Amino acid sequence: MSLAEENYLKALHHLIFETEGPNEARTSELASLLKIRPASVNDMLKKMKEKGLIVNEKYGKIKLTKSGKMIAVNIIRKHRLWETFLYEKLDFTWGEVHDVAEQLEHIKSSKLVMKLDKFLSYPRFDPHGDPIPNENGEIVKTNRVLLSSIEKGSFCRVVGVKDISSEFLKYIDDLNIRINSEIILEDIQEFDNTRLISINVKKIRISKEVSESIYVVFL
Amino acid sequence: MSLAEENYLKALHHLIFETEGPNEARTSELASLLKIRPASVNDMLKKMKEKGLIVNEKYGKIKLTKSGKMIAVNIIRKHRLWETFLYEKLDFTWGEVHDVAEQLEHIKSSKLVMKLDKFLSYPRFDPHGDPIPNENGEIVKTNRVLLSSIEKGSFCRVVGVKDISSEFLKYIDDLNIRINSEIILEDIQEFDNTRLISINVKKIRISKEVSESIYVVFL
DNA sequence: TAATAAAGTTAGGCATACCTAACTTATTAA
DNA sequence: TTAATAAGTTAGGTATGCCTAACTTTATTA
Repeated sequence: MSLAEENYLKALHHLIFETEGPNEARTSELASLLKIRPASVNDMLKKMKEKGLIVNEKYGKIKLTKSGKMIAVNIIRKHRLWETFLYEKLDFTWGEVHDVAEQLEHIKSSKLVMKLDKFLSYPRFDPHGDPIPNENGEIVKTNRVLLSSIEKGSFCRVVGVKDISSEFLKYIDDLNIRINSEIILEDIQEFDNTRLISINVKKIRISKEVSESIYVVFL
Repeated sequence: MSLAEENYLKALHHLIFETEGPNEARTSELASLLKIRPASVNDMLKKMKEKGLIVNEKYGKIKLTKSGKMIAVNIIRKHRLWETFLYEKLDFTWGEVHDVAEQLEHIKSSKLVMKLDKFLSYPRFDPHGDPIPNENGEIVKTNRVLLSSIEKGSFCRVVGVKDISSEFLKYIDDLNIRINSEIILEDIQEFDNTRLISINVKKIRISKEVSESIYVVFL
């Protein structure tokens, strides 16, 4: 399995299973996600089809086969374990972990994954609140919802973020919004959809956009 | 810097600085170390020459430039830090660390190296007893010698091995020879050059070959 | 010192994973 | 329902990093 193929599989998994909307991927979506040209995607899809990693019909949508999905989930598992390691053990910040984990996820050693998992005490979520697939590729379903979707008066806890860009993470970190922060939604301003929230006794106002990128669970 | 180039630099550093004999490398040595054909080595040397990483004259020996050496030493530093991590934190055995570190050494993140070094409490030697270059690329000189070179009656401590193949490491592990084992050289058999050594109160006999692959310091 | 062997180089090829440009199919809007 | 636009495909090309085969230079030794 080449590095390029692994990145295609991960991108496909993201498009198919981790986004709202139709559970399928298309050439152009893949091209824009991987920042390459659709023609290049085509080349690779042909090879991956021959290897039995994907299924697609000419001009049609792209699906992962069982074996393709397994490999994709395994890479996601490694990515999230490494993120956890960087955050928990090496004191990386929320925003710094992603790019390095992007490299570490391609290290090939099943023993390493096993030992790392143990060393981290079998974590179930990464620092962004995303679930870590288990050894069999199973991903726990969470009941998390977007902060933007909850009603006035709700009491909830931050469990993750949707946007993992380091700018966004730095921004909410500056607002003192962290994993496990407890929040009361005090008010929603109808005019511009800003939210007034209580966090650590203080009240702050956040934009609709921020509330749409933070996952919470009800308390 | 590509993965292939990094491996060439590391191999060159090994041939030039980590072996006895002339401090130079030749096309065929590099080819056999990297398990590729001399013709391929030639292609790459041409590119590395243009990048200012090496110096060599047609049909002549190969040298590293200052910049080439710096990069090589940095890769060695990463390799040995990762080996230490795998051994100390993830409970890998002596023999298992090398192959995985061979992959991890190519991860690009200076912050990661810094943090890993700190996490490991700034180790000065890896699990095989090889010195870990510091941030400035300086490698401490040790006064270690081969077990084969010491005289009858000497009292010494194992500080490293010369052969890091997993078979050899497993073999001496089975003989209870470990890092920090203390040894008295009781006798050298003139007929076949086997050594009788005391280790952990017990006396065992080891071959000339084994004694030539173990580093010790005098006590 | 001349013949032989070993080491190094050059030329031409191949697979991977990208690219552009031209073309085909599918979708949408007039 | 056809014309325009968007999406997808094909053909041919490039850089990287390997290869084999043929050739040249250097080293060995008879």
